[in-house]
Amino acid sequence: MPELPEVETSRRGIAPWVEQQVVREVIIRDRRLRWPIPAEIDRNLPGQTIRSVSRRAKYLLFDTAAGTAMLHLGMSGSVRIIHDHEPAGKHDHVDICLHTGKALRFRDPRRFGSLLWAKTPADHALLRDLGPEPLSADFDGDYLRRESRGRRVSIKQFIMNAGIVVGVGNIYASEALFGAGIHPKRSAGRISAGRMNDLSDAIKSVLLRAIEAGGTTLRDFHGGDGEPGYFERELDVYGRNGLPCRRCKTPISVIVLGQRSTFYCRTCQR
DNA sequence: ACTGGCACCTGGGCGC
DNA sequence: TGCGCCCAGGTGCCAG
Repeated sequence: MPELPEVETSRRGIAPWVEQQVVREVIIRDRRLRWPIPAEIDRNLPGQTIRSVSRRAKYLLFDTAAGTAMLHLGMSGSVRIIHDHEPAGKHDHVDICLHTGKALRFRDPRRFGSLLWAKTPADHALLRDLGPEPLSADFDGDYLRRESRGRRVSIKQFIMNAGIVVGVGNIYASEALFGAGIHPKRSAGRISAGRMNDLSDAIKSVLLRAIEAGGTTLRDFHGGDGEPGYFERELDVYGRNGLPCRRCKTPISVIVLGQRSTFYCRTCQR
């Protein structure tokens, strides 16, 4: 479920409770995530100080002197801070208990998430080949133009490809393309440099606005403090099929692209 | 090297 | 109330 803004909101929510704190115990109730939780997690984490909670793409990285725990929320994962010994629900798979008497609890009904261990996360196979962060300076229209040369995939699938740019999921792909006035099915390689500038600006803008709003909530995302986000009120096209375009009143269309629902305005996007 | 399609898993909402 | 069906925000891996 969570896209980049939700992951970043979670990071900001939990960091004050977790950073510089010592791990007392790791409780793993179910190792069966996308990949089984490796024994290094419960072997290495206890006794370690969590020096920082950072984010790369949609991974939360818990840095310690022994190595880094990498947590991905998948489609339905969430983290929150609890008091020790709060009763665990059916899908509360992991608690990272701290010396403070608080714990970081990971819940993931669909179990598409993952919790892995890496000595040097930047070299990890899952992180190594990722594209730039969308909010960084090296992500811009020139970069998109360069990378898209000769590519025939739809622009929507192109910007959702983590090897090109990370953190653009299904919701914000539709939103950013609306912002840039680009039809989601247009071939990536056939978009002008100027429109690629518009697109990189639109991606940055929609992600920043969502982070400021505390992340979109469609179903069960909760911020680190347990408060739901509220960006869904500001969505222009996602989930609005048949409703009037906010710009021109044309009913919003929905198509399927790469097995994902894709929303756009057939008048505003070309 | 790209591309499209499938898979993993559970739960919620809907129509009957 | 229950059942079957469809849908869901991610992403690694496979064959062509």
